Amino acid sequence: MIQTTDQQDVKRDKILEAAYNRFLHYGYSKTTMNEIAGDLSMSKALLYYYFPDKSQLYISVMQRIACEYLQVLSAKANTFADLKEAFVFQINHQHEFIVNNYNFFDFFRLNEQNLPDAIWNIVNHVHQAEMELLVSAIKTEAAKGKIRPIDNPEEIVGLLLDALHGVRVSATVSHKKQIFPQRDHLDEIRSKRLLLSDIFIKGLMY
Amino acid sequence: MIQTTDQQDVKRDKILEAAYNRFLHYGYSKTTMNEIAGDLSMSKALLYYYFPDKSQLYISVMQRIACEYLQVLSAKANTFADLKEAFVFQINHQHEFIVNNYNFFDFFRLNEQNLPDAIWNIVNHVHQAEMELLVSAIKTEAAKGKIRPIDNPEEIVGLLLDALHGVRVSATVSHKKQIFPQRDHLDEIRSKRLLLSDIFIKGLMY
DNA sequence: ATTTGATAGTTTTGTTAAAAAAGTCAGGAA
DNA sequence: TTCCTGACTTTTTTAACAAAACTATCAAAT
Repeated sequence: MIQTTDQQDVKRDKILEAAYNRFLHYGYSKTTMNEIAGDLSMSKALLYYYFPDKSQLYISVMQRIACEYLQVLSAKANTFADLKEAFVFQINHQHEFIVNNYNFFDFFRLNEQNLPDAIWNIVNHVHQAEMELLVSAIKTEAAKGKIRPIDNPEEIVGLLLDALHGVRVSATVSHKKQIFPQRDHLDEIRSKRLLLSDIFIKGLMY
Repeated sequence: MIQTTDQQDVKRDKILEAAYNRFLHYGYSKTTMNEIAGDLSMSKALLYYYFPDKSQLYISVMQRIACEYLQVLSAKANTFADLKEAFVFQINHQHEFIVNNYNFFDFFRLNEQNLPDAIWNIVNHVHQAEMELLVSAIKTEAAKGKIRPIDNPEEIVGLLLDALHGVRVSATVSHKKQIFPQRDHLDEIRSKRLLLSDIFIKGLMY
């Protein structure tokens, strides 16, 4: 008899959700497989029945939330009145995503040097989707004649995303820069980014 | 009798130079006080006669090269034909500085989290000098009517510097991002920054 | 096909001793 | 008195290793 994959998937999902909550609250390294299993009142061994190992479990959770992120992205694609609206959306969407999952990403801070390829694939995938969204918005704007024609939209969008990425808080007094932005500062960063994208857009006009 | 401070300063300078060379070639942690003393054919104890400790020695070297950096900066101030020239100068000057002293800054990579206050003071000082240079250039350009009036030039320049700071190499394939830019990539970063400043300037126009 | 207790294997953590480097000092030379 | 050194002490790094914590496996039960 063919297995009832539905049942299996339901349990898989439950595991993913429990794992997500643990990772979100305590971070990757402070979460043990025993604890996740405990939350679900199941044995640790069962986790290994559904997932090959801990990092794969993390990656699967990551894929899930990245997938949701991408869905919102593609739902919004090509619905923008103008370029600015697209940039604002991108900045806000990403901002919200990072704020909501802040602790989840401690895995990144931990392994900053060499993240697994699977993680990079997800990151690249998301990055590319954002690129496409904005490139499309730029092309539309150029077609409308509201900005000057751009022969390499990908490069331009990549440049903006890099630039936005560099916007950090530099509190005038305490200049103790951390690699990762502090939670408190995320809102300040967001408004700076909005300002930057504003200037950037003007810079693309005639 | 009043001491011949000249003599003292000469020796102090020799120490600074020897230390600089060691730090530059081998980095802070792989340089020992014995080695620096050895290079100068003097005893290690003498180093401690001139400098209270190793980190102070490093900081003093840092101050020296920062001072040279600042001198070039102030020599160039207000000599620019237009805003673009100022931005290009800032980008190139900083680029050259980082390329030339790349290994020297491994101290930064090492202690990334909590650098001594004295280091931050230098960094802030340099940063402020760059800000002033560019703010002045912006004001001049605005006075000439070539860009629209800016009521908060400091904020705008800070934003650009942050944005430039964020421009990193994202090689399409191998996305192994390092915290610190690779040497090989510095030139690519430089040209991206020039492009960004170009767009940015246009974004400040009417 | 699922599930688990028991267990094997691996990584992290903590301890300690040796080695290396930082830092000090009494005293000598200029 | 200023400059300098060899010998010394203190602190930090390194290496080795045992204990603990955790990941991962597996035979057996449901």
